[in-house]
Amino acid sequence: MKKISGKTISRALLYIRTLEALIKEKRFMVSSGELARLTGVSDVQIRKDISKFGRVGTPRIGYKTVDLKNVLEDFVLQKDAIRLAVFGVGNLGTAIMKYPGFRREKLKIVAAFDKAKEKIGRSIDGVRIYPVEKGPAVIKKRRVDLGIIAVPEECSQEVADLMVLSGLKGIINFSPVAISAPKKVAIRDIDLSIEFLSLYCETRR
Amino acid sequence: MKKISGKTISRALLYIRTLEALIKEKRFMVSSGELARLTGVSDVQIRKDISKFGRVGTPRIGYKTVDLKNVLEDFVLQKDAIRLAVFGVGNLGTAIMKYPGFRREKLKIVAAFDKAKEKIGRSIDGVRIYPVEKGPAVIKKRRVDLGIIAVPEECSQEVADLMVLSGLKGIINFSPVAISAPKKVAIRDIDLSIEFLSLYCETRR
DNA sequence: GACTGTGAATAAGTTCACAGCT
DNA sequence: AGCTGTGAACTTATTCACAGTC
Repeated sequence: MKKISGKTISRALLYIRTLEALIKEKRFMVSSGELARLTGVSDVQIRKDISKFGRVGTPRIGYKTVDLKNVLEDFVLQKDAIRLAVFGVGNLGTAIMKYPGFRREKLKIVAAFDKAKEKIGRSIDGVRIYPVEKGPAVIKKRRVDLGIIAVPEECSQEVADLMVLSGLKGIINFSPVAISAPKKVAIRDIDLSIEFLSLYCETRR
Repeated sequence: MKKISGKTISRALLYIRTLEALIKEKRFMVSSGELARLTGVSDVQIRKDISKFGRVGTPRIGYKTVDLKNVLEDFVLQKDAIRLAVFGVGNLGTAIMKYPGFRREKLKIVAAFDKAKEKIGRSIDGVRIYPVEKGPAVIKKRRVDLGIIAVPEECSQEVADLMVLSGLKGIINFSPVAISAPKKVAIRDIDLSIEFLSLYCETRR
């Protein structure tokens, strides 16, 4: 499989989502220009990205929405659903569990974990909350793919260690501290404060 | 003012946060190597970044934590607090309003907006919820710097238009669709599904 | 004429290698 | 010796310019 950068993959996922919306409204053809308008990515960038996955468009006409979607999906997503586990069922953890966007995409929350006794055993939208110590067992049993850190920062490294121990291959870290893990484990940091602050800086230039 | 890239700014904000923690524990000196360990950024990258802001370290010794913090802050953040308004007080909007990380940083939520009658007039953590139509007036009156879109995707463009109209210079968009705005308005998209999906792809390579 | 696909040019970002300081 | 600071090399990402197709 050809080497494709993370940025291209992210954009491909965006194209897939957009194509799905087009297909739903029975649109069969689309041009890179229109995709550009819908996604905010430049048309050249879109053609460059697509060309990495194969030659799938027809000059003068554009792309068949269904074909393009299939080609992109073959490269980036073959699985039925990606199974997620949330650690920390506070405000952010709960919001993630209820995030409506996941339903449409192939993302499924299959377990949640918390330390607070009063939360354990309860369910949110049908997803059971387990004590953190049950992590490794539940993660294996429920075949979790990715773990989400939504705990207070004091605990995030500890939770990350538990995730690594449980064999998770990817971690999304919403806590505002760096976590360390063996480099075979992929980590994505989403640091809300930094996003806000840097956007603000951008407005002052 | 010298041109400094968005990536460098984001990292500078991370250094500032880390320096604040060090200062709080009475650490007066720090090396690029230690900052690297604490932030996850490489030491060379850190020195390169810092060098863009001035010559502030001493060879053989390292950086004075307080001085370095001041130098970085001079470039990226002079304001007292950045004032935010949240549009959409659902699960995500509420989680953002309660996000504890903002308290430490210079980020302050000063207003919230929603369409649902039953939410209007209520407060969350002392922040009043207004009807969306009051947007322009409240944004001006409360001197809001940045707007946050946490509404269902059908409404996000409409809300974005309202923000632009109200004179906001920056928008953080949590909805999974592209929004358009005059290019003088800075936009940051945070698309949770794409983050999760792309992380998953990364684990499969 | 209106699209795709792509080599070439350009720009942005990161790492290397090492000079220079104390 | 042990650190900073930085030009140079390298790598990655984006845009340009245009050939090719229907």
